[in-house]
Amino acid sequence: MTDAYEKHDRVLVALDCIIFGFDRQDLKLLLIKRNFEPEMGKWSLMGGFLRKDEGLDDAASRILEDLTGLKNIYLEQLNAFGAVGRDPVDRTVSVAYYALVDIHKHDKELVKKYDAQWFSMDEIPELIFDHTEMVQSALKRLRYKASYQPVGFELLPVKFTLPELQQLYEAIYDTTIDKRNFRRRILSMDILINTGEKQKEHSKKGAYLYTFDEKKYLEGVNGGDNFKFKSSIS
Amino acid sequence: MTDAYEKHDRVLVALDCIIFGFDRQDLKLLLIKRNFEPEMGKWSLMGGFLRKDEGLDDAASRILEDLTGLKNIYLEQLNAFGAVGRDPVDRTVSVAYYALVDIHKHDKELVKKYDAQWFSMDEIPELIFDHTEMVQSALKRLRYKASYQPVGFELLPVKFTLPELQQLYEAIYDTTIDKRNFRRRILSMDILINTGEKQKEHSKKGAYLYTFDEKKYLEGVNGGDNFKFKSSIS
DNA sequence: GCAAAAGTGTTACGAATACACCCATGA
DNA sequence: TCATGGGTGTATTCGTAACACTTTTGC
Repeated sequence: MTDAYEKHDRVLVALDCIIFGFDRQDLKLLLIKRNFEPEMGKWSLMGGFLRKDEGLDDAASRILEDLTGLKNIYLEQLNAFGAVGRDPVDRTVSVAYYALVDIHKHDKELVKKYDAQWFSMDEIPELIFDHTEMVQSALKRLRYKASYQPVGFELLPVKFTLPELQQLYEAIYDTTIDKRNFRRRILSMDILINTGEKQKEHSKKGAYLYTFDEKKYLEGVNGGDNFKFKSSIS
Repeated sequence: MTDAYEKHDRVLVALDCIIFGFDRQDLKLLLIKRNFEPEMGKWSLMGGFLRKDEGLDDAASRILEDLTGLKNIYLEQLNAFGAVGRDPVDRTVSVAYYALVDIHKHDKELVKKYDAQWFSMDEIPELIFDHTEMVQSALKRLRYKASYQPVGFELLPVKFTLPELQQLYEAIYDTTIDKRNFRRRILSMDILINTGEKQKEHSKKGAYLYTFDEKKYLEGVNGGDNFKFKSSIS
């Protein structure tokens, strides 16, 4: 430990983004078709390399923006992946981030340029390197996050119906939820505002459009981080 | 993205270990006194640099062993820390790991060699760089982990009493727990075996010594990772 | 016999689940 | 008028939290 820093190995640090979206039906992932070797033509997460003069979070934002054209997106670090052979070309450590985006807002030209495509979670193709593991980890984290914080704000358009919000949660957890219980729980959180308008595209009766009460929503997001000792130790 | 890898920046990847121990009273952290610049003489987490030919987890184990002499210790990655100026000497990305060790088992010679010392959580000194942030993050993670998995096995000696185990949880959560509720919950997990022996050092009546039922303990550790949608969204 | 820590059960409250019918409307 | 999806309430179960006294034994 008395070595000068100069003696130590330097490695490439990559960033990979697991980009989640929701099309009012399925939870989806944005993947790109790799246009360079190795593994050219295979599907991959959007990634890039860390530059010396930028922080990890900044680099992840940059890479996300490169593909989607979107700024100020919800982005959270997952983990570093650093097995020796994970990238066959060179020793790289990859830091994975997951992003929640409104699927309708991304820049379709950029996505085309990268040969990118949205995939439903149950149709994810084989991915390069350890990207499948990263996706699994991201889904787990998203489920965890959604279990103690509201997540709709990032994934839904400004106005949405309760059946749509329920569909989002059902997609995240790949399950079905009782309508009455869902509505009671969501509404009791007191973060939704009924706009009074109705969405009539999907039903004859029409469903009320809601928006998030941004202030209360953020309180919910910022709190809820304290774990107590409870018997859910299991 | 069509660049050859060669064009990209290479950076130092460091590893820092947040080492938790428990002395039957307080939750403690093992820190070293830095014997090189910058910040020589200040307290720091045990750290080191990633070598090209080893994985991240391996590097963290190596660094942990360097300080404690211990192998096969519970070690889990927290996060990568990568703000630009976090190490004033050079651009480094640090991957933080936290470890749970039996405080009585470490190699005291090694610890002396590194000028290391155990600190109670409420007496942690000022740390270099972003190490304080890493410690906070580790404590949060430990609390989270302990909320859905048993953690005593890694932090306690083979035989321990229920009051000691309770003291451990109270230390982790910095709170008090009702004795009757605690015992009921822990015992209902069905992972403890009463050895029949009594510990008489701390009381006249004596408390039963328990051991973990390793098989059932590991089932508990490996499960409990599925998050459901519940109203704890808050 | 008394101080000190170990050990033991019951009640009450709140959250989660299960469950079935009416409503509004366009075709 | 009927098919479709939207909207609503109640009863039960289960987990969590609150709470006080008895037991053992070394001094």
